[in-house]
Amino acid sequence: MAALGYQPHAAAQNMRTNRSRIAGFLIPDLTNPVFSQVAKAAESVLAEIGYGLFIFSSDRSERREIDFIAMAAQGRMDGLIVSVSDEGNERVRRALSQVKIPMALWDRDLDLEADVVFSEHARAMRRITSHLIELGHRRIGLITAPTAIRPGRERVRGYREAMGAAGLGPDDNLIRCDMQTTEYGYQQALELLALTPRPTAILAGGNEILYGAVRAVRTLGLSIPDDLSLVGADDRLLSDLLDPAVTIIERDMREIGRTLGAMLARRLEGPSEAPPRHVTLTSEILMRDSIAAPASPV
Amino acid sequence: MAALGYQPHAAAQNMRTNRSRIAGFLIPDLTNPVFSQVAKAAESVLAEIGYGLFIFSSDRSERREIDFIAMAAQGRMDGLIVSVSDEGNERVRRALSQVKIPMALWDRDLDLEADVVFSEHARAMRRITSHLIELGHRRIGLITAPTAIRPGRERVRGYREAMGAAGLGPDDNLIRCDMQTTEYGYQQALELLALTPRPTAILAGGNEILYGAVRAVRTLGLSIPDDLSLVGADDRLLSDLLDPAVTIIERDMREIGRTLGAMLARRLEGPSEAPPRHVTLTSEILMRDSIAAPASPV
DNA sequence: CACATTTGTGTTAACGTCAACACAGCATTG
DNA sequence: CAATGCTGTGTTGACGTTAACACAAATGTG
Repeated sequence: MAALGYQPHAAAQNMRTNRSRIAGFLIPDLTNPVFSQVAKAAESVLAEIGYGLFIFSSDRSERREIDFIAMAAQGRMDGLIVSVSDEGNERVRRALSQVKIPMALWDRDLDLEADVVFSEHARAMRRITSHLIELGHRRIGLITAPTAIRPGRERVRGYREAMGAAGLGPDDNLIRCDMQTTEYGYQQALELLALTPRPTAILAGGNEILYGAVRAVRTLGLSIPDDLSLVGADDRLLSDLLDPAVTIIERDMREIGRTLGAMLARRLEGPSEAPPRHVTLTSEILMRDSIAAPASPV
Repeated sequence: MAALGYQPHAAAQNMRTNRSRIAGFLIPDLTNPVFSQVAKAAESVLAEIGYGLFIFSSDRSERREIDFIAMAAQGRMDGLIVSVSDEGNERVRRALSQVKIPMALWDRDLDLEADVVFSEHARAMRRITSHLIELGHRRIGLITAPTAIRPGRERVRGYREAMGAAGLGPDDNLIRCDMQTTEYGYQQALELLALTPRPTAILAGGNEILYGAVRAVRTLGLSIPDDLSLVGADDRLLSDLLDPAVTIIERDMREIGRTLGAMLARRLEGPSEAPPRHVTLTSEILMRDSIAAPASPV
């Protein structure tokens, strides 16, 4: 075999055994380090059991999501890790429900027979919001992902709970949750900082949004934390290298990826018909120098 | 067909047609935006001709690179885009030479029958080095990728040429090119800045290295550009958001990815036996405020 | 030594698809 | 109208692998 350089033909093996030894990972955007780090960790877990991981970036396009799910339905993959871009998309949900292979969902509420890994957003957001309130902040802006996905929903919920608990009536004008892009973060930070009275703190829920918010602060020439307290999320690199370093809500992306990979691996290895598992992984607050008491407390 | 929800069985199609409609992309590290951006662009080009792109991150492990190439050899992929982590690895080279499918190489010098996309590193490095010399710098440090891969080799070459042309004798102690990690950038920047006389400028060739160098500058409490001129490469985000913004050598990652994807697509579409193509894409220098004349020119 | 059990070797069929082919039905043409 | 060409439908075999099976050889047991 070795002498002749024989290589078994993968397609023939797949057809005969009805397994491809490939798992799929559907993510919104590969170039976002949040996703690529999780994907990489999941990949290495699956590699241990001889599985390849086909990582697919949908660019938040329904068409691309459905195309990828169709590939899975054609037997190209034995299992799927999924993070859809819109939980409300019924076509995508239906496509997923028709794929008869094990699935693991990441931080999405979908009514599917699948394992799920949740991140804890609300609690961290509640804690940091309460912390800002204790420092004296009253007008706190929030920019985060759409409520069409769980992270956005949970972050808004945590923020509202903390504000409500402090007797600070809900001011929907302080909440911006329509997109999770740098450009959106920039625009909404500019708008929030143009309000009167101007917010004394901004919570940037999401790494891309943080980048936009930082740029907006730069554009307006504001000083952190004197003019504005700033909190970010899910960024390891920039938040640390900025001056001052930015307080962030942080999760362990490698742990998330490993957990997703391990959950799927368990179902790929044996035909375990165990009921779906739900795991919630915590977020931590990394306190740094971008937050302080407001200059002139109301 | 639609009524019954019929899905053709991919493995059977693959076996019958001897094509998988999947291409592979071997990269060193998926979590580096340089690679994920190129991969994403290549993916979208290949998607247009109905091909999926299996992106595989080797973590610079020979074993993983060979494992992936073996998957290609088993007929799982119809084509391959490759960026190996070490051009000198003969086992990897041999494995690639035995895979009988079209290949496109990215920025690597390997003696293979394959299309190649080169980035222009030496010219940009020569120009920015000359620019620093004109500003009055004499001791200029360079930290970049190993010369075991073309980008490292070319950057060192461009730097040497500019230094030599200015009559500045080669000082190998100013050149650090062993790894391309944040930690290496940090350590080597610290070492360079501990030399006497201290370099007045540092060229950080590579995004990860730049992050480390920025951290070292922070650690030492140096001021940019007063105490040190700093030049980075391949980073869109951090270099712009730092204060002052960092001058960088920049390449269009999407163009690189699209070109790689298009080259491979051409060979996947028709059985074109055209001779291998070589394309060189330019790099640009984005002048920002991190470079200035040295405080006390020698 | 006869019988049961294990180990090893060789043969066969099936996985699902699609290209190739055969053939029937129909239209076109001289 | 016969000969020719075109369109559509139905049948068949092969892609490379592996599980299953049959059978032979070797080993173990009473």
